[in-house]
Amino acid sequence: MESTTTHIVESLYKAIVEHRLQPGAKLVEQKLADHFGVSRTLVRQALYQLEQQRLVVIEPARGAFVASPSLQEAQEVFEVRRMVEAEMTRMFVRQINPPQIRELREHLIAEKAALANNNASTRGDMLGKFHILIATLIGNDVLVQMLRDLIARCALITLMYQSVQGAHDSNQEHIRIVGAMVSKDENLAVRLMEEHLLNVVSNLAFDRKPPASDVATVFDSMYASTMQVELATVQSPIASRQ
Amino acid sequence: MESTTTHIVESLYKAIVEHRLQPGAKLVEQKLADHFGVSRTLVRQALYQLEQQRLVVIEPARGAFVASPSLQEAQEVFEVRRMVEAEMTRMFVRQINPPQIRELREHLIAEKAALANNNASTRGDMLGKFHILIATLIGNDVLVQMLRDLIARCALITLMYQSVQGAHDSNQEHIRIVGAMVSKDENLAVRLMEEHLLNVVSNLAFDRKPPASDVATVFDSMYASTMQVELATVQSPIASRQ
DNA sequence: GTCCACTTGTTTGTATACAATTTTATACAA
DNA sequence: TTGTATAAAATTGTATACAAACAAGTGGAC
Repeated sequence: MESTTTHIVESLYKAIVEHRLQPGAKLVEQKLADHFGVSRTLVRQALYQLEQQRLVVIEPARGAFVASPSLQEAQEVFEVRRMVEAEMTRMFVRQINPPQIRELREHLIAEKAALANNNASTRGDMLGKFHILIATLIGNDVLVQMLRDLIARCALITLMYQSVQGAHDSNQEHIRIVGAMVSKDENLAVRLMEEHLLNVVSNLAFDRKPPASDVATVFDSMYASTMQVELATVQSPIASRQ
Repeated sequence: MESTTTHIVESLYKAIVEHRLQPGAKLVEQKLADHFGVSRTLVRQALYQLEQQRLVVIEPARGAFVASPSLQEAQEVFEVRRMVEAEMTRMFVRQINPPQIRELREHLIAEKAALANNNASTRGDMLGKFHILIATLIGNDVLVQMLRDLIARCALITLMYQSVQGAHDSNQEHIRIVGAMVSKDENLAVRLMEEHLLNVVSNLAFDRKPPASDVATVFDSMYASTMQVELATVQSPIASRQ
């Protein structure tokens, strides 16, 4: 059973990660309250929680905004991911078994299928899930949760869309990583994973323009039409792969 | 400038980490509100935030409680710490410089001094700060924050007090780790750090029943007299080290 | 004495009211 | 035009009110 606040948190979380709400967008409490059909009280609780997750920044007396991480922070997040995932990969290879291999391969197929999808966030979501899947297979819930949080922040960082080429490369790299895992080549798998994440970071320096702030269709209803996006604070450095 | 909610979060955070509020303790909103001199609204926001940090568990319609992590979760947290800190150590050794060495040594001295302190949470706090210091010296804020969160959960896990012996051992291990770092022996430093964290986990197997503590007894306020302190039920002190 | 229904007091869940602050709009002078 | 002062509107910060859910106690019935 989930509380109403939890539902609001999850809705906003999803909207932010999927870039339906862009970095810097102001989140006006009353408008969100109207959209969800609740009072501001619950919306505020949700916003405070999202601030903890670093997806939202609250400026006292000014309001809540979708976080727009600096390039510096972006690099730090990926650096931490590299650290965590290198060890995760090492640990995983040491305990890999046939059912897990099957699951990984199934994922790779689904991932490749998703490449055809026009929707960039669908592609990015699928690529992120590869990493979470490994954590899940290890069976450490704390690790899963931590990685999920880190990857959510990455999604915010790699705003706009995954270039088709970038997504394709990531998929190829995932395939190679799984190959090394299956052959239980621990050091190779770790190295490939680290390179994979470094590749993402190296793409962070590129300056890619955020798209027109077409605000329509953020949420379905009337809220979308009145949504504000603070263009001034929208950042441009963009990554394209995970 | 910090908001009132933030202040409440930090007060509760501190009380939990320092074991003035024990795992399982119920956090009654009105009592907290009275203590902080605010309305329940702000207390609720704070509790929701602490739930995100896994220091508090909220059961719908029943209330908020200080989290009491299972042994399973405890082991998972330490496992993640081992993963993160192994890589952190490796990275640190590769970039270590004289001013950093000085800071580490200063910390070790302060740590040893804290061993004499009767207060267990002061000792534990100091030991935890060693790990956070390394992250700080690396200069990755995301890493610092993540480690801080993990260590906070560890403090909850290693409840009650750091046995003097355990604290002493940890200090000795810290000294050896710094030694390896200074001599730039990357692999040795990493190995010592991993062993150090494994030593902590190995001490976790003890089963104990924490007494429920009460908000009123924890913060000094006026209710203190009406509440009974449950010092009578002393739980088996477990050796906890970081 | 044990069990159940029922009542009563306590605590949580949510909405609303109002004060404090910021943002926007307007007017006017340099 | 640019800038500044001021008034009006919008938005956030906090407290309070009330309904809903829970917990604890009471009094039979067996």
